[in-house]
Amino acid sequence: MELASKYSPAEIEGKWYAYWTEKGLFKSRPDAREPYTIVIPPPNVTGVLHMGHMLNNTIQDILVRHARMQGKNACWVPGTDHASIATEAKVVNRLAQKGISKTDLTREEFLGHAWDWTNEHGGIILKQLRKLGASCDWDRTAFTMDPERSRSVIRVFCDLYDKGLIYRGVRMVNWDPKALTALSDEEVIYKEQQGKLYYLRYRIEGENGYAVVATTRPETIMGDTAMCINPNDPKNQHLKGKKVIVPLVGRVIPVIEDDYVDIEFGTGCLKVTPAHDVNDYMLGEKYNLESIDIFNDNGTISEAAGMYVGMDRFEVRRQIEKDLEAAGLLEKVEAYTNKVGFSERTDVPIEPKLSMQWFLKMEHLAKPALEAVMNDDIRFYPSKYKNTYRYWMENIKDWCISRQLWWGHRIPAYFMPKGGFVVAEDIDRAVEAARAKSGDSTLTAADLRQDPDCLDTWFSSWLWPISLFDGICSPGNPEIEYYYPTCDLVTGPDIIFFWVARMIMAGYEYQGKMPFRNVYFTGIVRDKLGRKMSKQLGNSPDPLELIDKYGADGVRMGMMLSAPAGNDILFDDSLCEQGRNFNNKIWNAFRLVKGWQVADCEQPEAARTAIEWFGIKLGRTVAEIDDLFGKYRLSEALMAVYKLFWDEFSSWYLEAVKPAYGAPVDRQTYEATIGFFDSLLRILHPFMPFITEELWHNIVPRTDGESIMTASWPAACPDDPKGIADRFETIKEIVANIRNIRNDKGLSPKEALPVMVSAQHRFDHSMDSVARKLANISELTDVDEKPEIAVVFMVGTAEFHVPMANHINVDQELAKLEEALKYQQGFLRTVMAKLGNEKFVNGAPEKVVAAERKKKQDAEARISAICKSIEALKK
RNA sequence: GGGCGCUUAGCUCAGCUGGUUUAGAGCGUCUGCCUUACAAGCAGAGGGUCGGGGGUUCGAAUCCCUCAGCGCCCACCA
Repeated sequence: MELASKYSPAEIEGKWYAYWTEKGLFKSRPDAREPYTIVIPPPNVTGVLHMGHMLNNTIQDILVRHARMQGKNACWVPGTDHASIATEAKVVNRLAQKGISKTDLTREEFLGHAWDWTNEHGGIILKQLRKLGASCDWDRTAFTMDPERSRSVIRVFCDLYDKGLIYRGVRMVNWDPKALTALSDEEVIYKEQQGKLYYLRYRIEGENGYAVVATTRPETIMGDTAMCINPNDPKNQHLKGKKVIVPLVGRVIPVIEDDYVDIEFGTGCLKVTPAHDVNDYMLGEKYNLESIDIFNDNGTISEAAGMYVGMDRFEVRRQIEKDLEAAGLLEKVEAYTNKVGFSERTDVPIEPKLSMQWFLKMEHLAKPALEAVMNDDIRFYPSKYKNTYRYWMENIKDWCISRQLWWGHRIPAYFMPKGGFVVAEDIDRAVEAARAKSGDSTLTAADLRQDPDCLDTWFSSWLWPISLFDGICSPGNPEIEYYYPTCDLVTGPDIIFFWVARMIMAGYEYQGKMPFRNVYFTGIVRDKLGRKMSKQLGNSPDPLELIDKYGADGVRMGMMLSAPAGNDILFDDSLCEQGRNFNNKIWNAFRLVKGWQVADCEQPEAARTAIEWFGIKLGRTVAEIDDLFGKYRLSEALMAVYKLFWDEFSSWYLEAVKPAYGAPVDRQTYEATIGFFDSLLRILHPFMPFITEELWHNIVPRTDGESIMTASWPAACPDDPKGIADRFETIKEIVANIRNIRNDKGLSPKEALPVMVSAQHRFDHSMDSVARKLANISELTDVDEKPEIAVVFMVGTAEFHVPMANHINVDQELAKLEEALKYQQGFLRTVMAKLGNEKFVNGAPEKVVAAERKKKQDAEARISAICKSIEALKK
């Protein structure tokens, strides 16, 4: 078969992906082998593939393919997340485009639209992953809201409720006025804002004076129910026991005292609005203050405020500033920078709001989860995230798990007609429980009203490693027993609290075991200028276009080349280009070998030597790669493979064994080379699955269903008892020197050169044969006593002469030698300085001193050789 | 306000339980080559004294202190 000189991935990739799936090669069932499990971080069901997914899934696929070749039963479970708030927002937007408002619809109608959307877009991202080569067991594809996962979520909710860990109550929560739902603390992003600090005058009741309060939120004065001072504040002693009048509002409120108030800030007077600030809420609780909720859910002013009703919160801020000014109640306004919480999803400022929500107590869950990471039962790569994790876990707060959304798992709580509620897995059980609780045996399902709220998305994803194997509803089943705990989790550090920490908690709570042994935190993919990729900037390449342009293997390599764990990666197309070029290199090396004529002729010594050397090099590199895999240093592992293939195999090995043009290659060399190629393809396969499968099938015909995917990972062998690797390195150095001389003198590589070597160099015939071939040396002889005019170079302590009277420029050669001499002398000085230091000789380990002595000897030998050459040239 | 991390060739990064010739890799750069596997290539070359300063040590990119810059995480200063 004739192969084109350029590798074209498109067709090949489609062909092999179809083959892999048709032959069921990604499938996994429990068996006697060691399991290797990865659960995918489920992407948003309606999302499209972005560069972050590309990085993340490339890494997972590399790990899975590597494990599979090591003979493990590899199982990579794919799936998607319903992403409650994000998806609901998308559906709302889509309906808005059609002129439909969510409030126009019933819950059922709205969910109908949401499912339509899900069914329409749900498969897209998973299809895109196939283009990347992802070897997921697609039969296992799950969705966080499919029946099995839903059952798990509801059962866990009920269980936690029964255990007393879930409670319902009115608390200060983060309210998103755009999405109209409560959020967890983790969904709030604090951003620095240029704002103003308003100094408001609160008239003191029965006096003429004012107490001045500094606030960033003057629009909340309608909710003020106290003013607070620090009892130890000398400035404000006169306010103790007084009452003040809220400006514009006219309400009389007490001055309370609490050392929470910072004397240094503003005037030392704090307005207290228990309904709209977490600290004020705390003060309100403590001093039993009234709480006036002045906002509607959408951020407009409510009836309760009594003024500005219906206006937007930010509009009111502007208006109130004017009104205060007009009333002479605004002392001053200063520019002020503070941090404001924004909704992670809708990017609008969060409103702290008192509301009835469901919460999960976390302290009990956190304990084993913290220990597991701190004592390395679960390992984090890179380990620096242990700190982040620990701090969060040690300061964990209750998790607000209810959302005022429709798209998600509905809370299984049912309210009874005469008050109170029951929590039950389904309506029948709810009826039963309600009858028992109320004592009313006539209650029916129709009497019960289910809580309208949904659960936070993460309340389903935290069960993912368990629910994928149905470990919640069918505990101890063969799947969960076999695949759990999973092995590696690959995800971004941005969801360490959202997801990673909570999965660990759920793991211990529901399986009594860690959910995964290792967590590989990827970096964030940025553009080459270091900017985060975003739609607004338009700096994110389309992954599918990249694959079209460079091939999936090329893009995978591009992703991996600069992706050390935990470090952000600065992505640039040129990295994929490097990947593509590497594919082409592999392709062409293969073309070369397959193009050889094989004959039963004698094996050249150079080929025999090169084979022996490369065998050792290969075994050692596999050992190195294994070590790097163990440390999750995948980009370094890839670089090791890259250099092995390109530098060692292509540039040295193949050049050393390559027959002259038109000449055949002997069978032994051919077979050894093919064997090496086979091994190289295996090592490359986790990184570049497509091209390796293609070439592997071209090496020899394979049986139907056979795949490099399930071929064995080459054995590591770090041993080199004969020191062959080092000897070969010496040869490389000699060859490079001679090539360099050719370059300098403008000599053709075709012109064979005689080379002479000083007596110290012990001939190593097998190695010399390689040097002769690669440097095109006509004869390699001992140097004469009186060397002719020659270019001189040194390798180690041996001196080489390449006689070339015609080309030589004595002055130039002398200058070069002088420079070399200077370097060696300088080097010798540093060595001598150490050896001349008694403290060094006495203090340093014997080994180190001996090494320095050796350096001294070598340097002296080299200096003397250089001097001799200089003299010879001068003659 | 706390905590963590980073600063090594033009770029991206290794090295950092102190001592493998006066620091490595990939890419880029420069020079010469269309040498019949590959110009998506081949052969070579140049390039940093390891952010600044101080200290410990016989010896520091590697340990300590300090200054500067950058990044991330957490936090209720209105």
